[in-house]
Amino acid sequence: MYKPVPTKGDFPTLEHEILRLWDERQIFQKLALRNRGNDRFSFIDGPITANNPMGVHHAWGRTYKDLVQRYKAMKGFDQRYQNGFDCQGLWVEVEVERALGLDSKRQIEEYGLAQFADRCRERVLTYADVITQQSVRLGMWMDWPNSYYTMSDSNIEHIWHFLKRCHENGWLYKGWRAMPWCARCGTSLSQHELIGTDSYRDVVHPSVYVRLPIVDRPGEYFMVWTTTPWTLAANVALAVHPELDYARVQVDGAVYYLSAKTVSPVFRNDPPVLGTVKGADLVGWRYRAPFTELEALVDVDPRVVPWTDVGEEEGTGIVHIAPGAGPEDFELAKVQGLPVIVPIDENGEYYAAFGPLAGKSALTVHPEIVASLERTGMLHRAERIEHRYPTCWRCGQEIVFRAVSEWFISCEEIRPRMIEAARTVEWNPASAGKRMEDWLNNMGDWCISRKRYWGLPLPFYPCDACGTMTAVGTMDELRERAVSGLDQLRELHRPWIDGIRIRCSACGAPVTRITEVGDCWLDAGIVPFSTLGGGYINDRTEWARWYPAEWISEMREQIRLWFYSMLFMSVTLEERSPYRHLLTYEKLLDETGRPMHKSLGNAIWFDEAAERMGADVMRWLYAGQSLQNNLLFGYGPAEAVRRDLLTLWNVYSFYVTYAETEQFVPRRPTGQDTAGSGPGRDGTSLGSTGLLSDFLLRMWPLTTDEGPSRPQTGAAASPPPTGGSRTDRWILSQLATLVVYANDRLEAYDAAALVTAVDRFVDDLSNWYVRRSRRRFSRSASPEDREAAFSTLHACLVTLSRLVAPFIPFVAEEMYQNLVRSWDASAPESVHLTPYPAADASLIDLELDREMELARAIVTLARAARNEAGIRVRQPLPSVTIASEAAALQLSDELRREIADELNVKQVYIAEHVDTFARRVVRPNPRILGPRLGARFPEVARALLEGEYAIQADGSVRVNEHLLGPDEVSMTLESLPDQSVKEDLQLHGRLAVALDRTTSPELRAEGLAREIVHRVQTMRKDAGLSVPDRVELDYLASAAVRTVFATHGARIRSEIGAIEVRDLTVDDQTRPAGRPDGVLTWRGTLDGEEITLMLRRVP
RNA sequence: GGGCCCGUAGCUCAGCGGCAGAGCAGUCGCCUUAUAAGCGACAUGUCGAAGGUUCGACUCCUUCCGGGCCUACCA
Repeated sequence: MYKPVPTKGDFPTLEHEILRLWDERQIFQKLALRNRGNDRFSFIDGPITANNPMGVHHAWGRTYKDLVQRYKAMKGFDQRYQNGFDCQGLWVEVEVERALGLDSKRQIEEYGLAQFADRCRERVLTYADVITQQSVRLGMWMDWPNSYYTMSDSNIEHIWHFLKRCHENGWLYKGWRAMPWCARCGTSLSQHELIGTDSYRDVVHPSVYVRLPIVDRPGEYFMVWTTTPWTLAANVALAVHPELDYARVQVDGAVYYLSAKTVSPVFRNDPPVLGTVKGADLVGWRYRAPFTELEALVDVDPRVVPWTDVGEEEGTGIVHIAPGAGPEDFELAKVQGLPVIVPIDENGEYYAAFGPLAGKSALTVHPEIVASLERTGMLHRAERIEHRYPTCWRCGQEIVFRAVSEWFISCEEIRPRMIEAARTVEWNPASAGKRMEDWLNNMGDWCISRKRYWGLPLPFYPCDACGTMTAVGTMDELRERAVSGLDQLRELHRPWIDGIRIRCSACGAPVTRITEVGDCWLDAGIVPFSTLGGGYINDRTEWARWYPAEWISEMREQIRLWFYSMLFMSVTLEERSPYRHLLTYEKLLDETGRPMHKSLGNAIWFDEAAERMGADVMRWLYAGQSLQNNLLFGYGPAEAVRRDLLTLWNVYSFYVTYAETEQFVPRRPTGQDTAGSGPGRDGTSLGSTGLLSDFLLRMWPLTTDEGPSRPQTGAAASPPPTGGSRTDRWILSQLATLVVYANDRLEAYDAAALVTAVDRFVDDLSNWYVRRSRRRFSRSASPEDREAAFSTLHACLVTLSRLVAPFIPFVAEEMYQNLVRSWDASAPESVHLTPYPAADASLIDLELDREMELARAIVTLARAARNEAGIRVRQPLPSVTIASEAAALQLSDELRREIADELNVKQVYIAEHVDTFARRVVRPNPRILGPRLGARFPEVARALLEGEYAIQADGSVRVNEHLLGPDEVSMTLESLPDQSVKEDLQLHGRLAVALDRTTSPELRAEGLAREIVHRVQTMRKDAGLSVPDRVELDYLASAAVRTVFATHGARIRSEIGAIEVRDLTVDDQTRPAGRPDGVLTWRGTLDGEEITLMLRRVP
C-alpha cells in the first residue's frame, strides 16, 4: 500500500519527482482555479532584474514570497500569482555593451539605437526565462506565463500618467546642478545609484596644496588644499569660514594665509606667525586662480566668499570652489552668485575652452595639473591620500561631479504626505519603518532623467516657441497630439519614440521629446498601478479590487529604492500607501560572514545549491532566519538544516515501515463527506475504536467548502477523544499547540517562529513520542492500543505535512502522497489543495503537558544518576524514588510505567520527602555568615551540623532565631547507601530523584539477557538483515549464561526474531565440528561471561 | 554629524520582565531491527560596560564602548 521510504532522504531527487507530479497533475493551476472568486489576498512581486541568473540571495526572498502565497492559498484566498521582471536601465545596457564589445555612448550610437534596444530586449527575455526555470526549481508557484515586464508599453504608459500628474502639480522641473557623473557610462547617477553596495571604495588620490597669489598684495598667498586637482581648472572662488581665525605666516620670504589650526600640519613645523585675521575680513579679497589664463575663465573674477560649512580638521581652512565640478560648490555658487564653469563634457574630457587641457580626461589628468602648477609656482606640495570615494556602481569607474541639467520631481510638497502614508504601514521588522521615515525626512528631490538609451522614454516635450512643457500622459494622448512619426512607432522606446513630434499644448507648435530616459525606479515603482487588475488606466474597477497590496517583501535596501518609489507614486496618485504589510530581511553572506563575490571564489550558485542541498533545505534555512541578522549561507549551515529535516523524514520513514509491516490502514473518518466512496480496504484491518483518527481528521479535515473569510471550526463542537494513551494525548496536545501557534505566527508573516516551533515539535515527536511508543507499533498489547499509536502518529505526520507545506512543499507533498493519497483516492490530490490546519485549542491539555514535562525531567535526572553510577540502562535496577520539597507530585500510573520502562527500573516510587532516600546537608557559608553573625556564627554552624534547622519554601533556612538566605548556606543531598541521588533545584519545587543501585542475581540475569539481545541485534544490523528477516541462533556459553537463556529464552527469541535458539555447549571446551554456510559468529565477553554467538538467516 | 540594527558558551544563533538555552565543536558515555544516525551526561557564560525603573532586568529606560548598515555639504 505505502511506497517504501528510503531512510537516506535524498531531497534533490525527491524534489524532481514532485516537480514532475505537480506538472503532470497541474496542481498549481487547480489550486488557483479552486480559489478563484474567493476573498482576495493581494501580493505584489518586486521585479527581479532579468539581467543574469538568479542567486541564492534571490532565492531567500522568493522563499518568503512563495510560502506566504502558499499559506494564503491553503486558507482559500484568491491570488494573482504574478511574477515581475525588471527590464530597463543602465545595468542591462552595461551587460549588453560588454557582450557587444562596445565601450562608450558614441559606440552605442554608431551601433544603432534600434539594434541596441533589440539586443537589450533579447537579453532580458533570455534571463527572464532562466530565472523562471530556477524559480520553478525552488518550488515557487507563480503564474509564469503572466509575468509582467517593466519594459512593456503598458508599464511605460502608467509612468507617463504619473509624470503628467507630477507636472500638473507643478513638481517637475529641469534643474541645473552638480551631479555625480560616470564618465564611462556618460550619465549622471541618482542618489539611489550612488549608494549601491560597492559604490564607495578606498581610493588613492593626489592631495595637493596650492598657493594662490593674492591680488594687490605681492608676496602674499592663500594656501588651499584639494584632493581633486582636475577641478582647479574650474576654480572661481575660495571659501573661508567668517568666524575662523586665519593666520598670516611667513615662510621663505612669502606670506601665507591659512586657518590658525592648520599651520603646523601644513608646514610640518611652526613658522613665524605675523598676525591673525578673521575669515570675515578676508571676504572679497581677489586672487589669481590656478588656471586663470584659460579662455573658459576669461570672465571670471576670482574672490573670497564666506561659507559657514568650512572646517579646519583637514586642509587649510580655505576651500577651493569649482561650482561646475562639485555639488557643495554648486550650492554655494547659487547663494553667492558665482559663475558656474563646467570643465568636462559627458565623457569626462575637458572642453575646448580649456586650452592645453582640452580633450584630456579628468580621471588621468592629475600629473599634468601638478606639472602646470609647478611651472606657475603655485604648487606648495603634492602628496597622495587614501580615502573612501564613490565609484560607479555598474562599471566601477570613479565618479566625478559635473554640473548638468537634469529633470527632477520636487519632494517638498509630497514629503509630509509620504511620511503620513508610511506610518499606516505595518513594517516587519519595525525598524524598517523607522528607516523609511528617516529616508523620507532627508530625501532630496528625485532626479528622474538619465542620458541613456534603453529605458523609459520621458514624455516631456518642451516648446522653444512659447516655453511651455507638454507632458504626455497616455498612448492615446500621444497619438492624438502627434504631428509626425507616428507611423514608425514600433514601441515606446528609443529610437522609435524619438521620431515623433507633437503639437505643443499651449501654442500648437511642433515640439520634440527630450532625449533622456527615466530612472529605472520609476519602472518598478509604478507596478502597483500598471499590473494590478487590468491596470490603473484601463480598468479602474478591477484594479481597485487588488489595490493596495496586502503584503510585499524584499531585501532591506529596497526601503530607499522600490518601497520608496512605489510609495512616492502611490501617494501622488492615490494619497495612500500601496502596501499594508511589508517584510524586509538583511544581507546574505557566506558561512564565514564574508560577502559572496565571484572574485573571492566564495559565491554559491543557485543551481548548484539546489542540487546539492535541495530546495527544501534551502527554504527551511531561509525561512528560519531572523529578519534583523545577516544570513550566513553555505553547505555547512545547510547540513545542520538538512539534519533537522531528516529527523522529520525518519519519523515518516518509521511510520511507513511499520504501517506496511503491520498492515495498518488509516480509516476514513466517519463524519467526512463522500461516505461510501472510500477505498476498498476501508477500515478492514482495524480494531473497533477508531476514535482518535476519526476525531483528528474531523478536527483538521482535508477538504472544506468554507471560504477564507470564515475560519474552519473543525471538530470543536464534538468532544475530544477518550481513546489512546496519555502519551498519545500528550503528543496531540503538543500538535494542537503547534497548530494554534503556526496560525498565529503566519497571520503576522512570522515564518521564523514557525520553523523554530516545528523543529521543537519534531524533536518531541521523534525523541519522546516515537521513542516511548516504538514497541506499540510492532508488539502492541492490544489491537486498540496498536491502532491508537498508529493513528496518532499518522495524524501527527499528516497534520505536520500540511503545516509545513508552504515552507517545504516537496517533503510535505511526498509525505502527504504516501500517507494519505496512497490509500484514499478521494482525498485532495495534493497537500497544497488541503486547507491549512485551523487553530483549535480544544485538544490542548495543559495539565497533561505539565505532567509529561515532570516525567521527562525525572528521566533526565535518573539518567544522570545512572551515568554517574556507571550503570548502563540495559542493567535493570529495582527502583527510582522521586520527591519534591515544595510541590505535591502528580504522576499517573501510566506515566510512572513509562518512566520505569524508559529507565529500566522495576518500580517508580514517590516519596513524601527526600528524607526517605537521602539526607539534606546544610552547611554555612562562612565567608558571608561569619561577618554577619560575628560571635554567633559557631552556634549557628553547630545547629546546622546537628540538623536543628528548617528549610523554607524560598530556599532560605531558619536556624533558631536566624534566617539564613540561600546564598548564605550550601545545601546538598547526601545519598543513603545504594542510592544515587540527583536533584534539580529549579524544577517542580526542588525535584530530587534517587536511583536504587542494589542488584540481585535475577536482575543481573535479566541484564545479561538484554546484553545478548543487544549483541545479536548488532550482528543482525552488521549482516544487513531487515526487520522481517528471521534467524537461527546457536551459542556456546558458561553455565551462568546458559541459565540466562533458560530463564529468558522466550524473550530473547522474540526480540531477535529467531525461529530457533540452540545451545551447542557440550562442555566448556567443545566447539561444533563444522560451521554451516551463512553463519555470522561473535565471540567475546558479556558482563564478564564468555560467550560465542552464531547467527544464521533463515531463508 | 543624524538615523537604524547587532553585541548571549570556542563558533553560529534562539530567548526579549520572573531562577541563562539550542545546534556545531570538546570530553565521557548510552541507546538502536525508524534514523550512513540518534540520545544523554559533563564542561564552557560577570547575557558588551555603567547607571536607572522594578519585588525582580539578558529582556524596559539612559549613557557609553565595539561591529555593521543607511544617510549627510567636509574641499
